[in-house]
Amino acid sequence: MKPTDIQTKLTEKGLKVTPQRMAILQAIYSLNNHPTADNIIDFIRKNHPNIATATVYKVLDALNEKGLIMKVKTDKDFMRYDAIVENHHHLYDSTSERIEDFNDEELNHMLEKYFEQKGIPNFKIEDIKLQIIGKFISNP
Amino acid sequence: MKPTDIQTKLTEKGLKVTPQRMAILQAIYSLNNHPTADNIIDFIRKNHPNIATATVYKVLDALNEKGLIMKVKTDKDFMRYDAIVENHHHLYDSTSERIEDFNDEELNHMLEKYFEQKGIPNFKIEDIKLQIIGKFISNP
DNA sequence: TTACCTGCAAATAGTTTGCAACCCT
DNA sequence: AGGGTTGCAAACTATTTGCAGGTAA
Repeated sequence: MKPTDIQTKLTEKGLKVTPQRMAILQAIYSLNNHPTADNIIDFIRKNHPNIATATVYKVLDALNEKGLIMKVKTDKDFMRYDAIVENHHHLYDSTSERIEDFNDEELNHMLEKYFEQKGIPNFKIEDIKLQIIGKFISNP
Repeated sequence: MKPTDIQTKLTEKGLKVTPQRMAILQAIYSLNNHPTADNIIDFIRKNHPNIATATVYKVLDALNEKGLIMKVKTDKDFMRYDAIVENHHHLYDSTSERIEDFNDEELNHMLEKYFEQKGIPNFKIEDIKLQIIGKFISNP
């Protein structure tokens, strides 16, 4: 992701372009596996040692609010952040902290059709997210 | 749920039967909508004013560990507890704190068949949970 | 200019821990 | 009797808040 692209994204959402916001957004694009706030802070401080913890949280909230990133809640006690904001599912490793995004249009379509037909009594569905728990298998 | 049934459940899991544990388990069965630790503490203190907060958390952990209850993580900052331990999905109200259990064998079967056939590369599925977000509609 | 941002330090709040006393089995 | 449990207070920790000074537009 180029700096100019990040600038554009911020501007489009009506957020002022600051070095902190640039660095944080760049960090989330660079780090994989859904970084925690701590991961992001560590990453940024390498090149930007004076950034305050509270600033990172404030920026993350702002970015989340504007839909530039997504918060992902885990079973552990911290948020993780995802640069992919399109609706998608998650694969959770049952033995490690690894999380991967999972997209499957066919699945979405199947679920949509299923609930369209069957519905849920007294409930209007807005969104369906799958948490798929299992084990990642390293290929040989 | 009768006290003797609760006793049996505790004993079966190798947990000593104490008044605190009885009260906590009874509270979770009585309270609906997936109570928080706080909800449980308030409920119990009516008849059991001296129970310590830490005890409640310790008991909840023990019950969760033994599979008598289930922890449910929400987007907000606290755990909620569920007396239903069988695998099931959750309906989340997008505007309130309401959560309901959702069971659908046909759906489970459809998902099982779908992934059995399609699979996910480098991933062995162990469990699938749906978070269905939307709005509860009060019937007229 | 000025409304929005940042940094710092202190606060928050749900949950956990250490340990002595207690009490089920 | 004795090991699991409880109660209390203090600790923990991720995240938030208040506010003074800074900075992007």
